[in-house]
Order: sequence, then structure tokens, then C-alpha cells
Amino acid sequence: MSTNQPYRILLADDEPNILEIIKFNLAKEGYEIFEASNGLEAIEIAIKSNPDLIILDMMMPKMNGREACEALRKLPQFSDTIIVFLTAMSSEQSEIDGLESGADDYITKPVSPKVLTTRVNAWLRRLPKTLPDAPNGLEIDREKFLVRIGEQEITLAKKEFELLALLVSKPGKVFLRNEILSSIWGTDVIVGDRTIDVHIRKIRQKLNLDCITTVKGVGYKFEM
Amino acid sequence: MSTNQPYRILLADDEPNILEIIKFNLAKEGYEIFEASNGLEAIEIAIKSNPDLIILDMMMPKMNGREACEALRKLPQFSDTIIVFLTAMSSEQSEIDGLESGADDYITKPVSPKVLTTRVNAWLRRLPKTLPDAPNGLEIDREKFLVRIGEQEITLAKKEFELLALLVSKPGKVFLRNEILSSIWGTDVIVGDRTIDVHIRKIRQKLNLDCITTVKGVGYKFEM
DNA sequence: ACCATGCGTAACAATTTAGTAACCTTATAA
DNA sequence: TTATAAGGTTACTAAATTGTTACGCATGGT
Repeated sequence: MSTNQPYRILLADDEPNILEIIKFNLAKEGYEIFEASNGLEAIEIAIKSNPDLIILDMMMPKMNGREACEALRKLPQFSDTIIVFLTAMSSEQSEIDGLESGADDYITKPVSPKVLTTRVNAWLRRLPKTLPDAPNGLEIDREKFLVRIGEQEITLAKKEFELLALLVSKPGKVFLRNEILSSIWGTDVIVGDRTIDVHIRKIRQKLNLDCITTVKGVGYKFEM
Repeated sequence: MSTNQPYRILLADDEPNILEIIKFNLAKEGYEIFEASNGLEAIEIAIKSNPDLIILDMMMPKMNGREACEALRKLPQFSDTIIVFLTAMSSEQSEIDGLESGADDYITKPVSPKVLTTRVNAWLRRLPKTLPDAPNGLEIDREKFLVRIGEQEITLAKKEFELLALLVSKPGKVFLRNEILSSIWGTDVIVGDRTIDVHIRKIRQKLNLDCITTVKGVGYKFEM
């Protein structure tokens, strides 16, 4: 990612028609759109695309919007991401539940494309202008599953890649060891104390760059 | 605004009944409410009360909500303040105009008090917990685990950081030695008499600032 | 089946942080 | 003024935490 990238929006809805209409209108505003058709996929794509704003339908197969919202909020990299519900469920209680589950806005369908984009614009103009990507930055290519530093392309193993991607998703933020564990290994898997360290070591070695800082007793953070 | 104060909300509406109902419900949530009955007064009271969130009716005498919103956004101290329209004008174009005039949200009347307070809560939970109090202030960044003094960023060890964060959490308050011990070490751990002093010393040294005052026989307090 | 690679673990080294003791300084009251 | 109590300083040691390396097992490709 380089500076001046368009904002990235993840759109999760199980109705292809709606998806297309919204996508079209938001793309017209210059945003980069990612799509998902259910809650589980939304989380998966969110992790891969690292969006600035997430639009969730409420009623979706596999995992509904509310569950997806709560799950996203538990992942440290999405604790501050803007999450907007866009749903046909217009009951008052549903709106209250949605907002209390950690979402920032609740928009009821039908909504005119113009109003939706205006609301999205209003949200995104609150984001800091300066994207945390240094010009001399390191680029994470999730498609090709590799890391680029300038010209150089470095291939990392899966766990190493995920770990680095997690740290890079919020530059400067210190990720606690348990946050890392639950993000990458999940809450049910138990691994030893030194596992994270060893992966960190391998990343540092392969990148050959001093960009991961240890905060003793707390965790690790990425900084260029 | 000082730390740990309730959030302040400015409410501008020309209908006394509505004002009362909303005021009652928001006050119940623990917010401090300021009132205005037209756009001009809203600006005036905003300057005096320095609110965290402003709720504006659209149709008000003297100056309408939209004009007030634009005027507020031109004042640097309100360029980031959360501004919410609450209005009976439910036309799509009105919503678009409202949001494009710099407001953050647009809620149409009638709205249930519960939904309104939920939306207000959702907005206010995005505000940083600890605002930099003084212009020359020191900022505690728990996410990045560092302390900022102006441009300078200082990294403290874990215990030092926690201790400083505790003192800063209530500037001016004298923390008794017991309070510090039970907050940071817990009630079950027993440490010697000089332990706190030594940590205080290290903080003073690293910050190189005279901001922690000793109150002999009592405890310590933070003050810029 | 064999080899390369990824992943987790154990064992040990290195480093950082926390706690303590001993001693010094300062404010205060008799 | 001096005794005294409280806190400040320093250096040292223990404890906690992380870094490093080597090894074994599992997996997937050839």
C-alpha cells in the first residue's frame, strides 16, 4: 500500500443485487470495494483486505451481521474500524441491539444510494488523512502471499505471514500476546510460551529490518 | 474538558417540550446537558460550555440548524466535535444537505428516547478516554504503550507506565501509597517501602519533567 | 519412500525489569 | 538547633521475560 490509497470498504450482504448496486455507487465515489456474502466470509475478507469501513447486512446465512460485528470487535485490528449496519430490519430494538453490539451506525433498507454514500462519506472524512503507510514502506500482498520491501520480495511461511500482517494492520499498536494468540491461533488452540517469539525471530531474520519492537511484559508492535 | 468528567452535550431545539424530554433521557445516562433554543444561541453556548457532542434541530428561529452547523465547523475548536441533527425534516435531500454541511449524523423525529441515547452513546464511546488536558500536555497512549510530551515519545517499563498512567488518570488527585499498591501490585503482593519511590524516581528521570509532586506522609500526585 | 519445509517445543542464553538494602537528603516539630 | 520521620538515590541481586538454537514431528510434493 502506498500513500494516498483510496479508502477500502467491505460490503457484506447475501443478496447479489443489493451488493451490486451499492458496490457500483461506492466505487463511483472512488472507494475500493471488497465483498462478502455472509458473516463468516465477512470476517475472513476483512482480515485479508483490512478495510477502513465495514457495511454489514443483518440477516445473512452462516453468521448474521450482529454476530459478525461482535466477532470483529473482538479482533484487535478491528476494534476501531467503522462498522455500519445496513438492513431491512427496521425495528427499534434491532437498531438498539445493533449499535450496542459495537456498530457505529444503523441504516435501514431501503435507502437511496445517494444517502448511503453521503453517510459513508461522513464517516470516512473523520479518518485521519495521513495513512500510516510510510513511503519507504513495506507492502503486504495477501494475494501473492508475500512481502515487498522496495524491490525485494520476501516469502514468509503462513504463520509468519499472518503474524506480520496482524502487526502491520495497526502500525504502532502493541498487540498483547493473548491478542496475537487468539487472532492467529484461535482461542481453543494452546501453544507454548516461546512459539510467538520464535516466529517473531524468523520474521525479523527474513525481513532483515528492525521494524518489530518488543514491549517487555506487554507484547509486540510494528513500526517502520 | 478535564479527565473523568461526564461527557457534555449541547442540545439545541426551539420546542421546550422536546428539549425537556431529551434532556431528561440523556441526563439519566450521566451526561451533562447544556441547552439552546436557536442556532445563534447554540453557537454562543457551545463556546461557553465546550461540549463533546452537539444535537441540533434543523428548524429554529434566528439561525437554523444547518447554518449553525456550518458556523460551528468554521470555528477550530468545533472542527472535530460530534454534531448530530435531530429533526422532523425527513426528506432525503435534507439529510444529504445536513451531512454534507459537516454534521456526523442525521436522526429524524420522532425518535424513541432509547434509540436516541443509544446513538449518542455509540458516538461518545469513540471519543478517546483520556483527552490531552493541557495544550502543553503529556499524553498517555495505552495502545502504543508510550508517553508523549509534545513531539517526544518516551518508552517506560511496564510498572513505570502503569504507575504514571494511574497518577495521570486523575490529575491533581493525591494517590495514597496504599491506593497505588493495591491498584498496581494488587492486594496480595507485598513489596517493600521504597519500591514505589524507586519507580517514581525512574519516571521522573525518564520524563525529565517536574510533574509528579510528593505529598509527604500521604502520597503522590500528578500535575503539569 | 524420501526430502524439503513448516510448525511447535525444549533447553539454555541474554536481556530487561522489579525489588531491596543501605545510605543520603530534606522538611518539620520539639 | 537538632532529632526524627519521610522520602530520594544508588547500586546490587533476584525474578521475569524474551531471544536463540537445535530438534522432532507432521505434511505435502516428487
